[in-house]
Amino acid sequence: MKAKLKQKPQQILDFIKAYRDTHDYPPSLREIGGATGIASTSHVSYYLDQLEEKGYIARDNRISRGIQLLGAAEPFAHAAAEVVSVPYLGYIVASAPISVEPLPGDETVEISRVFFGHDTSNLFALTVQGSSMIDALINDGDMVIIQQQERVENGQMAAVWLDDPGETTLKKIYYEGDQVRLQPANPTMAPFYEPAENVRVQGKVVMVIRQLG
Amino acid sequence: MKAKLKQKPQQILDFIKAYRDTHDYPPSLREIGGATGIASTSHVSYYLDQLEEKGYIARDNRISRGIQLLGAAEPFAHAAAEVVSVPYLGYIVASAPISVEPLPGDETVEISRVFFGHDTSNLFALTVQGSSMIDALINDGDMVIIQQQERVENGQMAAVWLDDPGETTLKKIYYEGDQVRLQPANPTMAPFYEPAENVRVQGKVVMVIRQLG
DNA sequence: CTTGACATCGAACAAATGTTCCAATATAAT
DNA sequence: ATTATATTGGAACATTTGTTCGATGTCAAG
Repeated sequence: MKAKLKQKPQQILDFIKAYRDTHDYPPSLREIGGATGIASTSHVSYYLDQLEEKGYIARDNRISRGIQLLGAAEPFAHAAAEVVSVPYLGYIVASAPISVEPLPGDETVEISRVFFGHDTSNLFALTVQGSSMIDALINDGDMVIIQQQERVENGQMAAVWLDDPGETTLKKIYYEGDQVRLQPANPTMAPFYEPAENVRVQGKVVMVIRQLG
Repeated sequence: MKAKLKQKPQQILDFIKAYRDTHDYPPSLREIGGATGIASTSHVSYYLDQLEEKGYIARDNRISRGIQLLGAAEPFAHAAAEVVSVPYLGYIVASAPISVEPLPGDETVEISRVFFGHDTSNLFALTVQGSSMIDALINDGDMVIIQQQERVENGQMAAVWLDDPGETTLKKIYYEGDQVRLQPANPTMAPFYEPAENVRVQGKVVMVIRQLG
């Protein structure tokens, strides 16, 4: 013998998980042994008991394949909590304000929670129509996730309605006195200024999703 | 005898589900029989074969408790089908080829399947570092989902490694004879040409995700 | 060097588990 | 009715599977 892996129990645990994922039922002692290089079933049993001691698994003694994975196991319980459902509300176009009436059909988009902070309320998804927001690095067909709010912090990308030209646009917002600086996301483009009362913030852009191919 | 439930198979299926929920592993033939009032194991086996015929379960013959629930069974199967787990592999930078070695820690990103077509294999997620891909409407910090493949169709956005300048870039690819036209996604920018042997396609860009705010 | 805890095998065994074959009834089809 | 098909039992049997017990080999602490 030369293997002295102190991580044997871990290896066994991993194998049980993998086996369960593919087979839908737990492995037998001999299968575990075969996969982890353990020749004796008693030896496997020995490790299994340890794993049970430490709370990783539960053994239903006396019956075959009576192994339950505990705690850190279940894959889906995890994933379910990791996803946010965002209602999809149709299009955002330069020529009209955003409409926040839900579409008939109750469409939603699932997005990994890792992308968001704590606040996942008032989110909605829109598809950008037209390439008028290319200066925000956003193109026709892109999907934007917006958090509805009427005031954003300096430097945040927002969906705003400009009364004067009468259009919706996506820009970084900086309040500077009674003026608002609208800064394109594309750093090669120059900002411009609008009187504050002309700028109606529709919401904060929290994500842009572009599908290709 | 009085029970004439034609729904025996259904009953058995239900029991298997319930048993799996509580025990985490499938029941034995005798347990099924006991719970559903079937006296003979061969009889249970008989029904199990039927259920397999109809695609409700899969049997791993010869081994104990070798029953898998299929299709309409699994409660999570649904949720799982709606989300694709994409492994996250770190950064994509202009100055180096993409590395596809998984990160230690096995991080993944969950993305709604509605965004993808049928083929969700060979996907991986990368974070863009630097603003050198701004002409592809992709900025520093954006996440790109790439499908690994060495050949893309004309017009598709791909991650390519250019031997000559020695850099990774994201461009729309058009094969034109022994030349490749590399077209920036930003329609205001001009394309350029490279000899085909200088262009190494790393994968197809299927999605871009930008987090803001 | 000895000792003891830990790791590892092996073989014998009993229990559990699925299969096969045969028989007896129902049920439906003709 | 009669025959064919589906339903249900039973018991014998071969495997699979987990357990028990004894025997080594390792390696660090005393």
